[in-house]
Amino acid sequence: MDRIDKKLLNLLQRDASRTNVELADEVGLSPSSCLRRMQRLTKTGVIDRIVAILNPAKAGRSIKAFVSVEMKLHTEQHMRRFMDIAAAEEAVSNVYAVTGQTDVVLMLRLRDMEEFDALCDRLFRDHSNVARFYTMMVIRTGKEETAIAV
Amino acid sequence: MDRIDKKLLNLLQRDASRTNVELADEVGLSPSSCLRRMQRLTKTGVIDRIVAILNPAKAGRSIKAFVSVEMKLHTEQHMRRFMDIAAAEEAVSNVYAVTGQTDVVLMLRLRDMEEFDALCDRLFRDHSNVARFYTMMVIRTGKEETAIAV
DNA sequence: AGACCTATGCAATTTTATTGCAAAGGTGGA
DNA sequence: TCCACCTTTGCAATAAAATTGCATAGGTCT
Repeated sequence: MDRIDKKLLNLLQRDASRTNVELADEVGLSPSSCLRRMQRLTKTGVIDRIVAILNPAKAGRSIKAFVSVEMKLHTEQHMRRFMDIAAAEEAVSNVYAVTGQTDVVLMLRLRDMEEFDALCDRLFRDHSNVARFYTMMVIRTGKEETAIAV
Repeated sequence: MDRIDKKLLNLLQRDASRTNVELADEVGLSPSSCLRRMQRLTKTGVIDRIVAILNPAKAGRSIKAFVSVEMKLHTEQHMRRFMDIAAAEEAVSNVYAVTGQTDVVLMLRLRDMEEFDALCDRLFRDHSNVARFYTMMVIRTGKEETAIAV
């Protein structure tokens, strides 16, 4: 993992649709060398996958929110059960077990507030193991990276 | 945005490295039609970009955390200033202004706890506008999608 | 029914990725 | 220092994939 690998990874994390010749040119290698590096980074798993990132608004899910959840029972079994149920929801994009005042953090991508209301019913109000939940609607986004600085 | 578009978007959000012929086959269209749909979805901005997703552990940033920050002063100017400073940090991958008990949520991707300590010094302890901050270290991830359900 | 617009599939063409191979660069040991 | 070994590189040929033109099919509105 030298300087060129890092440069390549940073380029690919911004835009993986560019041609190999362009990338090669930018990192200062021949196309074949550049391609082989990309293949190696993929084979060794540094590059996990190549994906399309959609525009949330145009894809119909422009409302973002975090919900921080405090559970009643904290056993492995109960935690896992709640996380699985949450993960099965379309509007739930991320689920994390966390340390601190609450136990689970959910990241939501919502179509509208009706969807949020219905989701709350299913996940929090009907769910006997939730003690309390705190909703944080996202007002503004200052930085939103899929990229990892290498 | 018909059923085929949605299918195509879901496929591309999982794996955008597949060939057009494969995708065409899967959605039940000819390669040229499939490609034209992808071009249209890109041109209209539904597809924002194509990126490489790295394996956080192999890229050297395996520790994830949320920090929920309560500000002292909530004017537009002060909020924006703090968010900009946070966004400039390599370890800060996402910055959100939110409603609720706190004002800003940061998502961190850390190399190690030393990096976290140094970051706290710069962002929270040295920063006069931070009233209080709550750290939530991610223990376990139950779902982590870059995808948006369409 | 007819005009019009868009989406489709095929096949030709262009562009891009991939591979073989010889040479260059780097590393560790005698 | 020199040599054997392994990896990376660049070039050029080859293979694969994307892209385009065009005629046709499907839908919609009048």
